[in-house]
Amino acid sequence: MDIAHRTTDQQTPAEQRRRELLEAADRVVLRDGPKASMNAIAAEAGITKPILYRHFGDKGGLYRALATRHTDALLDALRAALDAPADRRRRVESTLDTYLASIEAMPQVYRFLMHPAEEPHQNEQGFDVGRHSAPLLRRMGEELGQVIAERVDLGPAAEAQARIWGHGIVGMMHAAGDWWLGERPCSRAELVRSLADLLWGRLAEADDRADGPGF
Amino acid sequence: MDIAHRTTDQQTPAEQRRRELLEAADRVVLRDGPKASMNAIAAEAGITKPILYRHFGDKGGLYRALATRHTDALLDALRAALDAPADRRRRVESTLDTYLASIEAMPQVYRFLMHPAEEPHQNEQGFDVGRHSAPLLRRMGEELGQVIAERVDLGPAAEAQARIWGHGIVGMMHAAGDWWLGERPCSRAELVRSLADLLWGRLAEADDRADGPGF
DNA sequence: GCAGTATGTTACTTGCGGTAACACCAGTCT
DNA sequence: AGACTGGTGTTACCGCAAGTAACATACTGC
Repeated sequence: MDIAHRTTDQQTPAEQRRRELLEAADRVVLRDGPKASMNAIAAEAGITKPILYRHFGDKGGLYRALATRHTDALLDALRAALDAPADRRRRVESTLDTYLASIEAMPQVYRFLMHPAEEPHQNEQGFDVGRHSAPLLRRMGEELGQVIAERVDLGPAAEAQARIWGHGIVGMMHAAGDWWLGERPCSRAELVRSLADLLWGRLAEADDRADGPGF
Repeated sequence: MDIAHRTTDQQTPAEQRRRELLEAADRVVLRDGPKASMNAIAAEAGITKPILYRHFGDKGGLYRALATRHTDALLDALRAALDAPADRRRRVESTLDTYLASIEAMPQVYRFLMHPAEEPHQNEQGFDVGRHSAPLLRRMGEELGQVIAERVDLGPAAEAQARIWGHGIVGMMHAAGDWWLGERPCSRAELVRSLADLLWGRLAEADDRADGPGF
C-alpha cells in the first residue's frame, strides 16, 4: 500500500483523474458555452460519457464541482478585500471593485456561473428560455433609472448615475426578495423598512461596533 | 370578409386562438413548473404540438409570450406605486412593498419568471442556474450579512437588518455588474463610485428636481 | 369548380441525459 | 498459480423532449 505515499504526493489517483476531467470540462464549457454536452466534455477529456457519470453522478454534479472551483476563488478574493485594513467606505469600494474586476476579467466564467441556460441554438434575435428574468430585471432597472433621472437632482453625470442606481436598486430589491421569499426570516413590512433604510444611508450613519475593526 | 366585425369584436380568430393557447400554457406551466413539455401544453389545450409551433415559433417564443403577460402586469403595478402622490421615502417603501407583495401573492409566477430552469426531478437539459448560481449569491449575501452584523452597530434587530442588507447589497452589486458587463456604459471606477454613493445615502440627500413632483 | 389559407393530424428525425452490460488490467488474498 | 476485487474503459441501448415534414380537412373568395 502506498497510501502514505499518496498523502505526501498530495493526491490519490482518483482525485488526480477527477481534476483532469474537471479541467477538460472547464475548457469545453468556456469554449462552447453552457450548451456543452456530456458527450462533448467526454470527448475533450479523451474518454466517453459513462466515466463522467461515475465521477460526478450526473450533470448537476459536474456543474457543481465546476462552479465550486470558481466561486471559491471569487469568494476568497472578496473576503480579502472586505478584510483589508482601511476605513469603511474604502473597504466597500474595494470590495465592489474586486467583484467587478473579477467578472470583467473572466466574462465567460461569469456567464457560465450566472447565465448558464443561454443560446440553445443560433437563431436570430437571441431570446430564449431562461432569459425571461433578465429582460424583466433590465426593464425594471431601466425604467427606475429614468424615473430617478427625471425626478432627482443628481448634479453632473446625472443620467449615468441614475441608470446605475436604477439597476442597482432593482437588483437589491430582487435579491432580497428572492431570499426573503425562500426563508421568510421576517415580515414583509420589516423587509421593506430595512431596505428603505439601506437606501436612506443608514449604512454610512451607523457607528462601528466597539469590539471590531469596523466595516 | 368580416374584418370590420373583427375590429369591433376586438379580436381576429387567430388572436383569439392564441389567447386560448396561452391560457392553457399558463395553467400547465404554473402547475408543472418550467419543466412543462410542449406535448403537455398541447394536450392541456386539447390539440397537438405542431399547432403550438405554428403559433409561437419555438418554445422560447411561447415562454416569451407567457412571460410578457405577467411582466407587464407587474410593471404596471410598480409604475403606479412609483407615481403615487407622496413624499419620496413613502414612495420608495410603497414600490418595494408592491413588488414584494406581488411575488408573495403569486410565487409560482415569480418562480417561472425568475428561476425558469429549476425543479430537480430528473432530466434537466442544459446547465441549471437555480441550483448553483443562486447558491453563489446566497453565500455572498449571507457572508456579507455576517460581516455587517459583526462590525457595524445597528442597534436593536441588528442581525435581521444585517442579513437583509447583506443580501440586498450583494443583489445590487450583482445586478449592476451584470448590466454593466453587457452594456459597458461607463468605466469600472465610475460604477464603483456610483454604487458606493448609493450605499452612502446620496439618494436621501439629493434634492428633488425643480420641474418634477420629486421621487 | 378551384386556388388559397387556416386548422388539425400522424409519424418522423435529431439530439440529449442517463444506464446497462461487458472487457481489460492492476494488485491482493489464500 | 488462480480466484477475487476495484478501478478504468468501452459499445450499445433506453426514454424523452424539441422540432419538422407530410398529409388531411375544412372554409373562404373568384
